[in-house]
Amino acid sequence: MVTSEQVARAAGVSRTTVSRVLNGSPRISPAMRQRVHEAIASLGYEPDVVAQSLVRQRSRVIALGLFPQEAGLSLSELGQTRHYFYLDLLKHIEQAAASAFYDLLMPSRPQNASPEQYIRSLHTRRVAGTVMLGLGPGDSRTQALIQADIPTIFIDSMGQGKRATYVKSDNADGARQVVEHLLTLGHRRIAFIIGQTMDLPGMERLFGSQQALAQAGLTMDPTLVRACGWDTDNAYEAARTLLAERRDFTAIVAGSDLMAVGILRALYEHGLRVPGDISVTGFDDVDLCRYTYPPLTTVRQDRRAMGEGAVQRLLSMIDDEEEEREPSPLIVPTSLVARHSTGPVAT
Amino acid sequence: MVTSEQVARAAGVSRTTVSRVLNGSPRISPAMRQRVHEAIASLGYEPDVVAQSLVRQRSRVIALGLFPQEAGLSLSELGQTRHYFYLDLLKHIEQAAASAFYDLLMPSRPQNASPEQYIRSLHTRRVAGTVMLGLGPGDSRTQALIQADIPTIFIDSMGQGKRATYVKSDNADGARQVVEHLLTLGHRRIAFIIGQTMDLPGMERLFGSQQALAQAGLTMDPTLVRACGWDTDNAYEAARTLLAERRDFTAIVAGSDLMAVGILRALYEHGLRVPGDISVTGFDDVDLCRYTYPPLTTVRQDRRAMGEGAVQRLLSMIDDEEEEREPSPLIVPTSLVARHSTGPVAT
DNA sequence: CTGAAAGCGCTTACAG
DNA sequence: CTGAAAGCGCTTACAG
Repeated sequence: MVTSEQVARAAGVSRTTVSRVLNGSPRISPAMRQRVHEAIASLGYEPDVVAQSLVRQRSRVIALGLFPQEAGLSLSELGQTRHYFYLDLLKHIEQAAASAFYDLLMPSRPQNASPEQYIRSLHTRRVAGTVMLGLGPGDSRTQALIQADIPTIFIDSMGQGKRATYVKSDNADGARQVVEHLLTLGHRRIAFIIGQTMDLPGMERLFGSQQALAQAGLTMDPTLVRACGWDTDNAYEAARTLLAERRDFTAIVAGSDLMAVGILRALYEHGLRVPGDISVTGFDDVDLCRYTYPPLTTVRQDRRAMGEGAVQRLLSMIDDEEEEREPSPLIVPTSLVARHSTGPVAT
Repeated sequence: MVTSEQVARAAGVSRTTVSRVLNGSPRISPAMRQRVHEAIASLGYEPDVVAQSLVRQRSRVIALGLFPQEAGLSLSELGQTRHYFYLDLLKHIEQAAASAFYDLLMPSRPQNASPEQYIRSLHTRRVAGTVMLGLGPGDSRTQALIQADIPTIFIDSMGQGKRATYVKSDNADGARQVVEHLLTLGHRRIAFIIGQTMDLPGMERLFGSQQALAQAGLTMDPTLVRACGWDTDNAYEAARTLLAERRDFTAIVAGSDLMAVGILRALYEHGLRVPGDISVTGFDDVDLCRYTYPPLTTVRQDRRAMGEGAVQRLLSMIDDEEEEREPSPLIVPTSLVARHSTGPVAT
């Protein structure tokens, strides 16, 4: 490894000057700057980020924290069907972070770490900030991060502090749109197979659905609402159970696209046609929607706006040492994408 | 942040002793050890990993490098359907790394970085080693990593050196199994819609298929082989084209499960039944296979063995300073999983 | 505009 | 078995 010492020697200056040139200090003569840049180029020098992190007391790294704490690992969760959407979101987070020259880190956290240990592990790595994806409502890391004053963006869970805020889709409005779509098609008895009501997206989507029904003078039939968990097979099982019990509904609203995949399968096994017999809707608009039978009507979440907005807010919290004003949350609009899994109610 | 200085003061010893206790040095009296541990616990001390990295000249971080260089970003690629399998593999890599207290890093690499820049960026971050997933055969990073002597595991591409080796499935044998399965069911005219022949998995799978056909006294009809790329919609388009041209085949072997999803869709749109009219097979055995119509016959890749084997090999390269013997590649066995997308050839 | 010196928080020969 | 001192590769007041 080439060090700044060697560059200094080659350019006939001090390490101080090399450092100043690198960090764009204004008080450097053009000639000097030129000389140093030449030495850097010819030696192929690149500053040691570890040493920089030590002296600056901060590394150019953003830690990722994913999903309920109990799950333990982070990436390991992404393979589950329920998280395909988050994967897509992560892509935009990475792109935005890379543009600002930040690395993304998946810290190897001990299995049953306490909130204090978690914070310490972030401090010890000198991370600049964190992005927390899909934490549960009672996750102990939320308060710990806020109190520790570590710049943090929560995605799909709430959290607000001097250096923390959150980003989410307008879930309620998305659910409202999809239910109105079904109402327009003449559906009146609608079943809801949803993920969970205790987390933010689940709760908001259910709320939006209720609103849409209410505006049409309808009420939600609690016996047609099944909160089963977010995975494909959770939804598959829930749909099977529902179908075994009754058939007095003409549409199923799923909590997510991947849940809809499981529901479509259950309907198929029961010999029901979509949308001929039953209409089905998803939520998220993942790529796969175009390849289901039939292509899925769903609600699009704008991952780009979410990911870029999250990183932009995070970076400004990191750079904003004065912490004058509290950051504000970002609510991203959603939009209905009508494909072929919904149709007029059977006459 | 609590420092080792404070711990030393609290325990009435030197920083040297604190460091020795932490690193399990043998020449420390039990009483001393005890005293230091108490101070550590009561102060909630955790060593600064950045400072450790600087002095040890190596951080406890494994860098991830994913997919062809041109793609640029790493996570961003995982959202594409063709990489769902790798995501699942990554989960086991993360788990194995975490057990050894290594973090995973996605370095923010400049867009068109040269191999030299890439190596420098790893050196500057003092990464302990790298795991490279699915590099193309001509990827310039391969030779650069080998020559730079950075401990590296290539997954699904080849690369061998004093501190580098590779891990892959026995793709050829998997392909052989699936083709033999079709032959047993009476299929003789089989189409192949595959990803690419230039990368390792694509090449090996095609080779295995040819072998199986040859053993049955058959030859592969080149006009029935379509190398279209690894994504779901690539396969969908290739299947549509093929079906528009001809129907003189009774089975389609797909390069991956997600490709099979696209093929199933094309067959459905052409009014063909699976497996009644045409049998279809996948490769990988991702979760989704159980939810296709019909559930997909495929070849299982053992991601756990691949992921754990990769990390275990990497760690031993990292720890093995003497570099006596070259590491050896790991070839993981594959197995046929017969579901319902294959059946006897129509009579 | 430039440099000598101190310091970030650790580890590790070198002495004792 | 224990500690004082040097050093990892940077940055940044402090002087000039």
